Amino acid sequence: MVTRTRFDDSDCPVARSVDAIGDWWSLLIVRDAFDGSRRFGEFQRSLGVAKNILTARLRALVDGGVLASVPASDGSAYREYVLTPKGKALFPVIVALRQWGEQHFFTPGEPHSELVDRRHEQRLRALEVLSADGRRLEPDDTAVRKVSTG
Amino acid sequence: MVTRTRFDDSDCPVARSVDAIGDWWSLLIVRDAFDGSRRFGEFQRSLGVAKNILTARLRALVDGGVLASVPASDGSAYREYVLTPKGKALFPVIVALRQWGEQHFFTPGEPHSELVDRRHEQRLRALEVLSADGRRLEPDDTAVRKVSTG
DNA sequence: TCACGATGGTTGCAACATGCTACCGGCCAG
DNA sequence: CTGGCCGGTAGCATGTTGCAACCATCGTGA
Repeated sequence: MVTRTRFDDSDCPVARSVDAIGDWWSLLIVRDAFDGSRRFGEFQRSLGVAKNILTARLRALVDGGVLASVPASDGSAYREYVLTPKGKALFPVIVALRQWGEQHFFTPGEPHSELVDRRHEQRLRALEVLSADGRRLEPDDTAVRKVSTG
Repeated sequence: MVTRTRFDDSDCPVARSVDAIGDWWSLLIVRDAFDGSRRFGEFQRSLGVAKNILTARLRALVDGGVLASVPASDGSAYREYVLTPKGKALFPVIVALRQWGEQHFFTPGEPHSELVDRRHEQRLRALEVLSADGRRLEPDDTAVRKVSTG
């Protein structure tokens, strides 16, 4: 269990995000949730993760407000895990990871799953980091500032 | 050490990305690298991580092509860890995590560090997932497709 | 309503990863 | 050559993960 003990003093949003979803399985669970998985068994089969680990991760994600445990949608007495708005807000994170993986871990033509626009079945545009006025920013064009009162 | 044993058969780019940088410290190391850290001691003080763990993580990131170990830039005999192009390509991932953290882990006005456009000292525009023709996409507007030969 | 397989877990234990502390060798200033 | 900093390594305690076995509930068919 991640306890945030190491980051009590951190004011870096990246650290808090990593604290919430930075372990190996959580991001893959969230990815599967985006891909439509809802049931415990679906996650378990898809990920091949041990059930006790999955139990702990799902609980942590629910506690963290990323997933919600809701009554089953098919009328059965089971429960389902669905993304909350906070969880859905992770979409750019997943897309960024996916695009990075596509670019750097596959040889051209190597088969891999792909995220497409449902309407046109076309690949997405690559994510761009933009300034407030719309210029494309490279890492060196940015800097971290301490903000005290927003 | 992450060994990729669990994802030999995976064709999901997210899984490969998570395999490369999905542990607790790696993303924070990369974040610090974007923020200008280069030396072992800088990472160590910034993160408060045990030195043996930092050693292992840096080595893994170098092996994974995210960081490169180069001769020191200040003329000393020490070495520095700098982002490779592959590492710099993680920029949208870090920005996405940062923006998610800013939105969901801080109360309004709570102090936190902030990533700004160096030129105008302004906050960045929120990342957007766009289709090939520039429409903004929500998670439900996308689907995962299996691609066999690119 | 009873059996029985599927679902959704929990528990115990072994293996592994992490964190802390101590230590160590190379650099560098005096 | 001495002491302090930098960049590690080594040993050991502790925490986390993975595996397998077990268990309670659900759902279906008879």
